Amino acid sequence: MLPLQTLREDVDRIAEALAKRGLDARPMLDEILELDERRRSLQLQLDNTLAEANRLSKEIGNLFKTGKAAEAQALKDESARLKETSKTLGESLNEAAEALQQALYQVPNTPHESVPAGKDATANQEVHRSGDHPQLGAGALPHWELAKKYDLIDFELGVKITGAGFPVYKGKGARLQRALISYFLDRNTAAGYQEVQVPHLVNEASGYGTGQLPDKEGQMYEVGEDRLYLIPTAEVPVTNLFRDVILDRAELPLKYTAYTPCFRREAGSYGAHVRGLNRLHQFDKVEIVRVEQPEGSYQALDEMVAHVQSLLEALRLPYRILRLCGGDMGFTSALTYDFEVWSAAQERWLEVSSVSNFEAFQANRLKLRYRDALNKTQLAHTLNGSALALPRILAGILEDYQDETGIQIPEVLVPYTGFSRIGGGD
RNA sequence: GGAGGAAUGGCAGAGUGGUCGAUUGCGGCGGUCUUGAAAACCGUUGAGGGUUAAACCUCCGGGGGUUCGAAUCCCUCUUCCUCCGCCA
Repeated sequence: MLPLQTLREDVDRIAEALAKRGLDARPMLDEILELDERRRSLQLQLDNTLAEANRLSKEIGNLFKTGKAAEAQALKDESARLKETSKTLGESLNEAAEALQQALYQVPNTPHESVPAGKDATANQEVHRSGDHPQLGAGALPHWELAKKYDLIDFELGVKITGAGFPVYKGKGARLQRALISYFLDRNTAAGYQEVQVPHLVNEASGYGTGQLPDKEGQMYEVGEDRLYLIPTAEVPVTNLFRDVILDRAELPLKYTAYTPCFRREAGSYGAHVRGLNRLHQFDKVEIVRVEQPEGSYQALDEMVAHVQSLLEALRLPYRILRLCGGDMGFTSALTYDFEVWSAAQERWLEVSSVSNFEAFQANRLKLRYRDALNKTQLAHTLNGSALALPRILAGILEDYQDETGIQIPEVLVPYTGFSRIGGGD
């Protein structure tokens, strides 16, 4: 949610920035300003009414104390009338405030100046591409075939237990996955991110805090009975750690990393592109989250990008980095870099990380503030990124590291897996 | 699951119908003193709305109610604590 303050001060710039998302926000923004105007005018009327009522109450109290109960009665009547007025005003005010809130929820974050305009993925900018692409011989297999051949992942078994998109990892497949989680957590920790373990179900307030609600409830699994949601990403519980918090400047930046499973309904996406590990309802991800002062948030974003890049370099997977265009960016983001790994057997790019700066958009909903140099409370900036999402990394490793007789394990993972090869041909 | 108790400012902890956004202590910040620091003393110190600035309004876990007036009384929800039961 955009801070109302900046909206009041800078509508033109905001409308202009939102145009990059292919959105004509002007009517929406004008309506918000009108609702805000209305809200404030009602607030003023209510405040004045309450002030008068407060004054009367004190007077009545004094009259009673000095034994002039008779005089008090007239004031009581007046007070009752004010109460009626304030009740009506209060209702109107609530309506106006609610309408304003709803309207504000509809406005996505303003893209950063470096974000290219565009309405879909074709307008994304490739900002980096790694050098080496493995050349696979004829007979190279996609990862779902490899998973079957070496008995690493059983998709059908998952269908039996739960449904499509809930794979069962087995043997070296399971071990490789655990190795990746440990490796990522260790690297993130070494880079100064504190490891946390967080709940995998969150309440409604948390969903609103990071912006999954009210717009994207369809994406989350809901546990109806208790009004809880299975997390679609660790971003939700980790960022909400700081909901309703006022931090000291000295505490910033905050850097956290968490491994969690992620649950996504992914309604309506079926077909060849979702085969195997390409798109799942449950998958594992290691996330990094930062809370920053506004001045430092873009440098932080750069650091996160460099860090994720170093993970992919270490795994020696071919990758590229995209700067997402306005239309392809998430609702809450101001600037997003996507990382994609080249899947040699499928001959396509697979998204393995998304690193974003949300500026004050989430912080505004979260009421995540800090005291600036003048000791004034200000909204902090939040950022997060995957470091990394597991399934497609696993897919990339299986496909890109395969040879005729098996799959080589990336060197940095061997201490974690305890084996250096899947299949034969040592 | 059953029975009791509790929720107040960064923390501790007063406050059971009126001038209480709230006594006090600790902590924080500023100052006096000091070569410097500590101690002592003085001052200051919640959040949001609103205003050029003020005035003013709201907030004592959340929501609702009683009353001219609620931190204080009533209802309800949530959370925590104690005891009992159950349990990895």
